Amino acid sequence: MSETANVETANAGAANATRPHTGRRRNEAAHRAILDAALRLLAESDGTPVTVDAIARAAGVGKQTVYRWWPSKGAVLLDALTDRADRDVQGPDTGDLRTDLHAFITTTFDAAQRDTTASALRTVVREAARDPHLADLMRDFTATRRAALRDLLTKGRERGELAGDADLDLIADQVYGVFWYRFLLGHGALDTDTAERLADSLTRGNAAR
Amino acid sequence: MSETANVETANAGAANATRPHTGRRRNEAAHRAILDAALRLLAESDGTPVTVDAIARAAGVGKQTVYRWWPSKGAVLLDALTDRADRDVQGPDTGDLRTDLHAFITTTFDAAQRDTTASALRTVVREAARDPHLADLMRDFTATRRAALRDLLTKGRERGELAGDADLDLIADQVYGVFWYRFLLGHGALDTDTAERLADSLTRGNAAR
DNA sequence: TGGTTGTCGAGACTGCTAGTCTTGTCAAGG
DNA sequence: CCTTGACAAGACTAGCAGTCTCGACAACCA
Repeated sequence: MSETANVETANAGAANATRPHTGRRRNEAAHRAILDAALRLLAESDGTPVTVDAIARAAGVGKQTVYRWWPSKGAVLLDALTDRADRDVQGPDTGDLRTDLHAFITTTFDAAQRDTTASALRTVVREAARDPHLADLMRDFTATRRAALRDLLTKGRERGELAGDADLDLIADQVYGVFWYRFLLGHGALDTDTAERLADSLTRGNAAR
Repeated sequence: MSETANVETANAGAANATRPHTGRRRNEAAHRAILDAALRLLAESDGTPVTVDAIARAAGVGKQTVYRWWPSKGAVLLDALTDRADRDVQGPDTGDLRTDLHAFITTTFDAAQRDTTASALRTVVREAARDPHLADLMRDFTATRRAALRDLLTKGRERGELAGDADLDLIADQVYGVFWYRFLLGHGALDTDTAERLADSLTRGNAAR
């Protein structure tokens, strides 16, 4: 039963044209209520794991309805999170790598620290540590953003702002490594200042000689 | 009942001198058997969480005995791990920052990837994501190694190999950020080559101008 | 020697959660 | 009106952390 994967087909009868649909239609309102409730609980979570029962109750919905739309708790949580996250991960492109990098890093830092997002993101990561399926979804999610950063770096290298043999993957990993490390441990700031120093250090450290 | 915290006092009667000891003594063999069993299960774990029941059974020990020595499952796992980990985290000191940094990073990478350690470490991190107490223990554990790295950087800065206003914490976070990021996601290598590039990039990126 | 104390292995038990199954209801069609 | 399938509610299963109980036994003391 993988019909839960493409939620979009449920909004209209379009995809059902092949077979004369029978039975009651899925309730889109329930779908939204679950997503909203999940996001709210994620945001309010004080570290306590968010339970499916709690989500269903908060959404005024039966637990089975949750599992009718998503295959696992993790899928619900990630969907709730990405539902709100802007999909536009277009990196800036001013023609100056240091500037673009600074802008990109700042955007990343800020996005993760928006009030509701931060707690939710932490909770999802915690869940992903136990749920391989959710971990996969997380990897997909982050890969998109990672690709945008790679683009930025590639363009910079083509302009000669980075050494021809610069290890772009390692640079990207330093950015995301610092981000996740500080985000999860919370021992260091993720502010514009840090972003600037990081962009500066990476640009200078990998410049053409 | 926090007597389980200082396990060391149980190895001899020394600490018991203050009070005329009564009752049967704790069995050090059981202690070791638990640690060994935990480490074995951690190493063999294919991602499945290691249960206390399994540890106790593998050690031929009652579950209560486990909880007599350690306050939580996480504590057992971390103890099993650090028991084997070398405590000597003395950074090298050749007088050249780039060289020292490379050596330090390589050592870190290698230590984490020793056969039994890698799987065990990953499992402990997974558990730490849910268990705040274990997360604390992990922080303590990593702080020691982090301090050694800070030392290295401070010495380098004093020698003028880094800019006076270089952000040493950020540099340390770049090292450990990349390490954990790649270690946990497994998408990139943690080899000597990477260590060299990283050391080089960090040294050049934060050199005095 | 016999009493006291505290550990031992074994395993029952509680409490919590993910995920499934059941039941009775209701809406959308044929 | 009858079939189909979503719906809310909630019982149920299975797995695990951590606690509690039990009878056995070891170390020490009087």
